[in-house]
Amino acid sequence: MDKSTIIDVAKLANTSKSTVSRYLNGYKVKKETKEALDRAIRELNYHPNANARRLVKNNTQVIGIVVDDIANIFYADILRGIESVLNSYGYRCAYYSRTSNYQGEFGFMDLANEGEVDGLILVSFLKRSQEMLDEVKKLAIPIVLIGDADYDSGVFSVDVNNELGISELVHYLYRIGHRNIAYINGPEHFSASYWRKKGYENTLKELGLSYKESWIIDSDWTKAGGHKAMSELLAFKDITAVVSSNDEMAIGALLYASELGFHVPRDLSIVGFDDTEVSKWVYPPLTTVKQPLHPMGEKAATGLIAKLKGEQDIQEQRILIDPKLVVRQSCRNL
Amino acid sequence: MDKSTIIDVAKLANTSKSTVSRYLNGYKVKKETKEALDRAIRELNYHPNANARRLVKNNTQVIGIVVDDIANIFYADILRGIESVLNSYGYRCAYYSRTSNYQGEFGFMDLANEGEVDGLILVSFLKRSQEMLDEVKKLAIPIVLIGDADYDSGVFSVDVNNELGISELVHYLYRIGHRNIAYINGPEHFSASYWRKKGYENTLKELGLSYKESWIIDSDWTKAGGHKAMSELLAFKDITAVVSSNDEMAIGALLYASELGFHVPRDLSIVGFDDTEVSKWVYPPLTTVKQPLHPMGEKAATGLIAKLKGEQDIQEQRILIDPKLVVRQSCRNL
DNA sequence: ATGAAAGCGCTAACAG
DNA sequence: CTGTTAGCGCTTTCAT
Repeated sequence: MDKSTIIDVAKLANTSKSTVSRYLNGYKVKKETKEALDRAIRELNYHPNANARRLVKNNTQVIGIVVDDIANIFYADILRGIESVLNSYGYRCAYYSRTSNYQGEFGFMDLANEGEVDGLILVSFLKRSQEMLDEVKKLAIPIVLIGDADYDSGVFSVDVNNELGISELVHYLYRIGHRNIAYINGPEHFSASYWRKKGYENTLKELGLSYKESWIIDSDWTKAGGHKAMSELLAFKDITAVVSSNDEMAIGALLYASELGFHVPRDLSIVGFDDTEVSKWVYPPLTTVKQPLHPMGEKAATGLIAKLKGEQDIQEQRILIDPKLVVRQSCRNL
Repeated sequence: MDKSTIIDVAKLANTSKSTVSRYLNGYKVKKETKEALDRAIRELNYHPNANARRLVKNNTQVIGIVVDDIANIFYADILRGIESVLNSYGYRCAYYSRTSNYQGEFGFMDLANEGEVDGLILVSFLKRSQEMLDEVKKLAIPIVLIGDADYDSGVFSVDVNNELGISELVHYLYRIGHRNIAYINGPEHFSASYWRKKGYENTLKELGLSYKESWIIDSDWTKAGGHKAMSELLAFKDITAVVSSNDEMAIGALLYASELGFHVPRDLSIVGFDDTEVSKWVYPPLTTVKQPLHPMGEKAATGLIAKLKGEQDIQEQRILIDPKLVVRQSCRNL
């Protein structure tokens, strides 16, 4: 049995395909035709062909969400934020994983140019090249970015205010008496690493604290990395607190300190960044900074909707959302 | 500037749209036409319209992967397994989240019926209703399932052998001298809960161990749940080991025991299931069972490819892959 | 190697 | 409220 079309339905219901089409799209038809149509549709097990409809309407009602690695979504709540607003406007979300895309950084371009989606949200926390940003501006459909465009990119983007987050952490440590504060840095190819480190350095200066290059350890976001970083930091006896630029490394650091018999926070204070789920389960529960993930997703989606509607006043702006300090028990009041 | 079509390209290159189409699809054209075509395509910034092509070719070269919740992917490596084989056959993957789908359990049906994808992989560890399974069999395109179809469903499905996994855990505990073994159960609406519990009960009987209803605590997969379950279990003084049906709850249990001053594994042995990343980072590192996630994804994708090719010998079978015991330090040799 | 023409399944004027 | 008609942008015979 071949798939049935709108014409088959029309014939069986003794009417024309225009009427079928109208009925399917919510227009009024005479009661008898409606009944005949319903019967025909059921009998033929008819389903409209999305590709034909998309061709003529020149839209799809689906938004593409491109993520770095579908199997490694750190910031899941961003996606929930996106879905919640996009769905409320009648759009569906289709997710695509960049890792799978042999074409590299530009692999999603086809999606945008070939009419597979009506709009695109690119979610990535890797640094974006200016070259790629330029390409984005040329695309045929509206696009917004989540994860910072380091530059004044001219593309609508939203991110957490990384610099502010670290700054609050350092201020907090300062308030409770810490003066010698070390830092564990994230990998260079992440935009967040740049801004968080900047937050650390600037806040130190602002507070008039001594600034030592050797107290900054470059690492890789992982527990293993934080573990190792801490082993280097423990050589410096005057350090009383460590700011880790994410929770994972903070936990690795915590673990290393414990293994060596140091008690956190008695002997050493440690803070992280992200407020991941585990951060409240480690011992001691980690003081950190909560990323506004859901709002980030919402803001991005809202911006995209505005573009889709062709609103003129939606500028290509860079939106930074403030994170929130979460005080738990990994710091000692000196 | 309107989007250019294949006709614009043809005109500019002084040829016909058939020739453009052929060229785009890899057929040979005269050298001069090729050059003219390349020039025209670049000049017009031409991109083929995927919807038009899909309409006439009646396929899309994309496979839909439907997951329960895109923002909560426990079993990420399954997706990597899927992508690796699907990509090698020239298919792209598009992911859809069922949570977002107000239409509930049947929300993905449109994808299958309206020609948006060529095939579907449904990834879910929730119990599936027979009703839904029946619907699946009627769909217009090939479908495979990941996560068990409890019944003899008549649909190609792959899952880990949950029963065997728990059985190996219990056997291991038995070998190192444990006789009084409690169990923390997962929530009822997950297929895995049923099979794992069955593995616990059957292995106990098989080994001639005493079986007590009160040593089985129903919980919810979460750390908090495991935490609470352990608080109930600690009332039974003769228990020497606890099998948790997943790692999360095992870690919650571990934490509770520690908080009460019990030392694991000296005072109590605990094992989990999954081999999640954290399980090797908790103290003590958790003995558990490793799910063959990547292979599960590969098997499912391979099955789908076979169906897509119309291979007759690909039966609608239920494939169960064996998990692997991972011994770490959360158990004491009695 | 190329062009003409038909058609994929649907929507949207237009005329009634 | 309904039918007729003309496309949407592309692929694919069938000729040449």
